[in-house]
Amino acid sequence: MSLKIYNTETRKKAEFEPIEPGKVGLYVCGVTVYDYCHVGHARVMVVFDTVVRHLRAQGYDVTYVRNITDIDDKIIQRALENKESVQALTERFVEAMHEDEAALNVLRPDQEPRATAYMDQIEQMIATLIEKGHAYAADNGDVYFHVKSDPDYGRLSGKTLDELVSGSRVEVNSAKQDPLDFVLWKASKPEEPAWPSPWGDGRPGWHIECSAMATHCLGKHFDIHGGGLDLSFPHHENEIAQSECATGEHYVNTWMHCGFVRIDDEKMSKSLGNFFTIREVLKLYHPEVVRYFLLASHYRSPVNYSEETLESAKASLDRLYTALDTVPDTEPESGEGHPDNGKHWVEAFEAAMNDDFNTPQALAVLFDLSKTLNKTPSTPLLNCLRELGARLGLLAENPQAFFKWQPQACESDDSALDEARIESLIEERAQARQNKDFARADAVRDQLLEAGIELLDGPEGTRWRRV
RNA sequence: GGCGGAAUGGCAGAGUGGCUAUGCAGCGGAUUGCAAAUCCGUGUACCUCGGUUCGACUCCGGGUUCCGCCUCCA
Repeated sequence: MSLKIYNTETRKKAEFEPIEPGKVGLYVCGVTVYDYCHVGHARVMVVFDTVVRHLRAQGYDVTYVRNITDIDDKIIQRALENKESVQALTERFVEAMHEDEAALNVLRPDQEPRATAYMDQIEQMIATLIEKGHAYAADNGDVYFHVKSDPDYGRLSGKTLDELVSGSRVEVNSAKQDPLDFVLWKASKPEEPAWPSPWGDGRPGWHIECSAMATHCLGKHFDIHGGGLDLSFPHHENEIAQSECATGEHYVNTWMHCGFVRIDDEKMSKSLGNFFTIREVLKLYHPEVVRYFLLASHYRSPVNYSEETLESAKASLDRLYTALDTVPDTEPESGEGHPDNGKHWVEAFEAAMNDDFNTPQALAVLFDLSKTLNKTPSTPLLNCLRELGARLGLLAENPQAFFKWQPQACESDDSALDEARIESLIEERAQARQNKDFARADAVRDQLLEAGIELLDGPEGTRWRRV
């Protein structure tokens, strides 16, 4: 089955054809580590994790590279504010990022190159650009890329040089030969972290690190480059310019950008200050609920973060887990299964994912499968649901554990009931029911419901879940 | 100002030139001691105005509104 991917550069979906058959080189722009990751970062992590899972399920040998920007102006400034070293700061937030993505069931990339470990490659690329007449060292010690030396500039964002020139927001910097030029190497001030270079001590500009790391890890020409939509211009545009001018080769075949997470219909971003960190959100919602929320919309569409949309994600996931709970884990085989053991759903699922990673459609297949499973419980179908869920990084929990999960904030709440207390009340109710004391039984049900516990009487006894 | 994207039922959210998306919520029924869950059935949807077409929510054009990028941002 063929995979189609929307390419930001052509603004069209196109058949994906790997450069080397069976292999995929994927580079995704990671985070600048000076603060905790927010839900917008989570989206990039989850989306590309899901992309990688699907590519691998389709048999591709994927090399997934996601960089870490561990040197830049904001990092320096934050370290200064915190009175800690740049290295201590970045280590702290790299570790936090790894915790966050592990919580979201995001598999680690194959390589996580850091800018500070690539100074040689960066320097080499800048030197090549100067040599080829695409860059110049300015009087102030900075090195700039000369945008007008690249006739192809603007290909990704669809901007022309003229449009950019007339843009009112292009900053004028006296050291630049042209206002459009962007910095490749930034001269350091006395107290700032610095690396030696032929152009003086300094640090790399933001864009060049990705060009250096991506071409080093995946080659001068690779399959897919991704990131948040806000990186398409200028970051990715500049990456293309630098890379292609330096290597003389086509840089990337397919550009993938995921849409923004919004709050109140406004982009969630650090500069607006309207962001929730992943760890804040995970105090309120089960990690799979957050992951489901991010996959319930197509990756290119905006998603609105709100209590309502997260609660809705939870309700949907409840349904899938309910279906997953139709056959007890302990039973090795049960039910007559389905004639094709789930092949029909696997095909529908893959068709959805092959259409530009249409996760909402893929989830619809899971609901369809769940309905069948609810009607005719069977172990093979249950395994199929689990397997397809796993391809989205979902349904990894034991259903009972999922239903009993409660927000961290409630754990310390005295009014919340602990599991032992719940079990004992259920036992009390069971006794009352046996004695036909339904008034008492219902009183217990109401009491538990008030505490957010819902009871489900089944053939094997009473189960409970938090609502 | 320039460029790009989007407008789908109560909410979220796919998709298609004529055929049920899906989930939640609602309504009716089955089931249940009562419930929940589950199953069956069910309703008002495709921003607006034109055009193409036997037929458009789906294609084309105008309009309106919203969002994003053009500066750091995932």
